[in-house]
Amino acid sequence: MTRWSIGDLAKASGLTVRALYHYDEIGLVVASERTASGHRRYTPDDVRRLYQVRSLRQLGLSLDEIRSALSRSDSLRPIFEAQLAALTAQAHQVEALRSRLTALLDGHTTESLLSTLEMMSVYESYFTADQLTDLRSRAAAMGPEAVEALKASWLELVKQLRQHMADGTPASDPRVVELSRQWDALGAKFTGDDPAIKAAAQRSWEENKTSISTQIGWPADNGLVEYVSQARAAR
Amino acid sequence: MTRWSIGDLAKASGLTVRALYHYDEIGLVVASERTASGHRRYTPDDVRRLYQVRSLRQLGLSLDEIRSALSRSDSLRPIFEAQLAALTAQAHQVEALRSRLTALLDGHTTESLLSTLEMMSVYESYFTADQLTDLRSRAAAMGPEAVEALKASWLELVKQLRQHMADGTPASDPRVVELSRQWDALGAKFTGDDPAIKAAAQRSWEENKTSISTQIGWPADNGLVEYVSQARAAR
DNA sequence: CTTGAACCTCACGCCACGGGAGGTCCTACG
DNA sequence: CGTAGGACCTCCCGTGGCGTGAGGTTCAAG
Repeated sequence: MTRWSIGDLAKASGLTVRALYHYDEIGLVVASERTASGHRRYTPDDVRRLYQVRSLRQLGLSLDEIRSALSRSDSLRPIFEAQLAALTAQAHQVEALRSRLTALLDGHTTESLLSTLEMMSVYESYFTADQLTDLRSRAAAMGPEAVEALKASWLELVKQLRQHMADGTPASDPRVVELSRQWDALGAKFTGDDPAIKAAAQRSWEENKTSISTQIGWPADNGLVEYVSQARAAR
Repeated sequence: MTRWSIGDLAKASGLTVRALYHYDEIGLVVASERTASGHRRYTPDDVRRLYQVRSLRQLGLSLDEIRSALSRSDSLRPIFEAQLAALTAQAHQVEALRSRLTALLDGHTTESLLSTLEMMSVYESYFTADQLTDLRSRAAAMGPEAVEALKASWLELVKQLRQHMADGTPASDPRVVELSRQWDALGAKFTGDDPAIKAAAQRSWEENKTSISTQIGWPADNGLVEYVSQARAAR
């Protein structure tokens, strides 16, 4: 038995018959021979190629990448390096999401979860409108992790401010004033230290406050923004 | 302007017009109103919902998950927790792939990259044939990270053995014998300490050696397996 | 009134297959 | 030698979250 049927090969390799059909269709692993009636016969070379493909798939490469990797063996190393870079980037993204979710779950009540998210989302939009490119490049310069760290700090701030609001702490209270200072400091990190950009962001914020946030009638968080404004005024 | 056109909303939210069409199509964010000619008019409530959707998307939730999350706000927390668990699992997978790729790039020549992978792939198949379920459960018990650690150790072993072969070190050399011992120890970790399973795995290995690996005529690694066999005999 | 931008619907493409329909072929058993 | 049932064949639709046209209508500014 020097030729393999598709079913036997599927069992031996742990792949499905359907996957082998697919590899055949796209020309990645083609059965070199057929029986008179059209059944696939895989030669030892075909089997070898399948195992190569399988091993590369386990590294997370796409079928197209595998195809070009197998076409010239000297392209393996750059492809691996690219894949490693992609995986590293993905690891950072996943870690960023994880930290955000952890911060959310850890610090916020069930009721405030959605409105907190919504507020962050709208707040982010204030800047993506006009200075979008500027902020994107700034975010790129800081690195995604730093951006996520900022967002996590922000979540913490919102949590504490909400707590003070719920407790009825006046906005002029030193603790609240301190939090409002941190709020502005965070905003400054987003907008950078350049006063011109800061002013533009502030203008953007004020304009949009009357366009978006009042339009959608923020239920609880409109109050929060007001609260921070009052605390800021108390400085 | 208390109603938003789709283009303005796209600009404000940073999403594309096509994405908004899609959300409308699947009923996730529907424009509550239309002009006489059929142009979408988004009400403030629609806008609010869009920002909620966008914020949940940024956490990596699927549109279906978002739909159910928004249908009952009390389902947010369990969904977040599930997402956190999924992200944690994904982080482990990515990390496992990264460590494998790093081990490969770090220790192997361009020529040996593919054959090393192929060998691992075939070797793995020896066990997935008959004792597949047994090994899968064992792998599950060890956890994916432990499995990846084993594979990384294996890569290191192969690297050193290949080096000795290239240097012409005889298989009876104590260093090579030691490596062969580690090779078997690694195999034992794969197959477990149960002698019965070990024997079965050994049989499987021997049988398949004559079926698969000789069939596909391993170019360089056939020699490596031989080399290890000789070193094992020298013990 | 005209033009160009914005908007509409319809529909195919992506990626790596899963799953099913409907038919042919192989193999072991009686 | 017949037959049953498993293995195999091709064709085609579905997945998720839109991107990217095609081809037509409508809006807003000049």
